[in-house]
Amino acid sequence: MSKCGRKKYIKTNLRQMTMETIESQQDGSVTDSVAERESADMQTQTGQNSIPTLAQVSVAGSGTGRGSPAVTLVQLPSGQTVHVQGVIQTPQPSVIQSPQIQTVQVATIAETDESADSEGVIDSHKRREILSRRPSYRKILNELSSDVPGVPKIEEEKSEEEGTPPNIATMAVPTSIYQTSTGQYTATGDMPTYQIRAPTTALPQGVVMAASPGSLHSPQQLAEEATRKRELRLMKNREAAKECRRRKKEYVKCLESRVAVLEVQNKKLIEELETLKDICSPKTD
DNA sequence: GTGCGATCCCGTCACCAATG
DNA sequence: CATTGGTGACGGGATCGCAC
Repeated sequence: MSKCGRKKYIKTNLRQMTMETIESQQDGSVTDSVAERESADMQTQTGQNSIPTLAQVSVAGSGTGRGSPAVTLVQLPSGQTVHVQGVIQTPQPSVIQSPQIQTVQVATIAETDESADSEGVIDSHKRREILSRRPSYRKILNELSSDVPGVPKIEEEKSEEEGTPPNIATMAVPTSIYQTSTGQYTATGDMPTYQIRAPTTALPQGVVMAASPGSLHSPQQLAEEATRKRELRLMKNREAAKECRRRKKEYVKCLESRVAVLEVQNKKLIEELETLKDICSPKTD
């Protein structure tokens, strides 16, 4: 199978597999899912073949270098549920070491929906919507930040690059957010990148300066124009992918920071509870 | 030193939603 | 409706740590 054909095949089956996994979890049956048909392949590609559970998402788990179709609901203390998507990688697993991950309740979609069996059809549609198209990291992070003061907000445009977000500095995980191997995204901020990178790409200068489309007549000119458009599209997508990955990293770091903060809060509350218990309980000699 | 697995990073493709 | 931006997924190269 060709590369593209194979990708399409896997991707199509992957969505189906995810849905089947969820639905089979819900009714407790093990269906003849695509997971079986593709499991060998997907395991070699991703190292995982199912929706991540608590251990994987709550930063205690170890992700692989490759992605998995992770769609997981995270219930905030405020009661709102946000869905965590994509690969949850933990570059610094040692940061979160406490086994007490009690405040952040993470469950699979199926588990979350357990209490709403009566709305099965509607929920199924909702889940399919969630799986078919999930909000961007920016949106998710902004949802988080709107509920939780401690979570920094990813702003709409370049201002998000202005140095280390102030809220991050107060968190327990003071890691560098903008680290990349190339140093392209530093604390000094960056511009819309295809403006920066244009002179350095492989795009031939002569092609860049090609005549306007209205004056193209010969097949050679048309081909050059098509090539130029393709190069431009690739360049933009390249930069978009970089930006997307940077946001994803930031998003994951924010989640990790949030977990760390909540763990501290949780520990304090437990200690407080124990103290109150000691005070209230009668002494038995 | 070498082989190997794990992980990271990048470019690209495909797809979808938003937008003009 | 065509274009554009965002993102999941894939493949491949680079790097790292470890066992031998």
